[in-house]
Amino acid sequence: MAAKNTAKALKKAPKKTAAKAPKKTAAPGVPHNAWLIKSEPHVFSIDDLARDGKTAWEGVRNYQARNFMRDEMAEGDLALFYHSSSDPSGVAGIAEVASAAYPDPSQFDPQSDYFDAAATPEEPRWFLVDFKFVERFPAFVPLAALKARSDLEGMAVLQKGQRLSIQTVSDAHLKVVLAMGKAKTKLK
DNA sequence: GCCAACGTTGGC
DNA sequence: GCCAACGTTGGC
Repeated sequence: MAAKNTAKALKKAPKKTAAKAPKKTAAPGVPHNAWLIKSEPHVFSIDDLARDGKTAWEGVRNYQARNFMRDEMAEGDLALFYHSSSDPSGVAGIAEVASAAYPDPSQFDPQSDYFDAAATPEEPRWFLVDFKFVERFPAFVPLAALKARSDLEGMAVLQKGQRLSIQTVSDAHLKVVLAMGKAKTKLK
């Protein structure tokens, strides 16, 4: 299984106190049903997802991103598939949440870059969902094109210093990006 | 390759 | 519990 995130595995077992209570990042009661997921295309691209059909989104080692997958994603949610650290970076297509959240198996694998010595099957630390391929955009949407749109103002991926590998996307912004990519996918 | 931004670690 | 040091992300 290809790793989706290039963050190095935790080198040491973090102290127990390092596992802080998850902070709520979304407004309570407001469902987020659209997402943006980042992947470096040389590691795992939209074409890799097209080839595999479905994949486990392994290797996320950020609590906020984990919480999105564990607590807020639902099967059927759409996600913009974003190619990061690329030339150019931008949105390459659409994926869909294809499972409930479950423990990321790579955290238990000492051979994996994503091994976490502090995680146990009884007390997993990292969760993931499966994503399935929906479509590759007929027109790749570069970051610069997103930035040029006033109707995408406030979109998380455009915020300075935004590094989170999983982000929420409003329906309005999703609609705009789908149109920019000439997507066949329509909002339900 | 640079470096700003940010999350995590660990000394105190 | 503070906060400096460190490591990573990711655009440029």
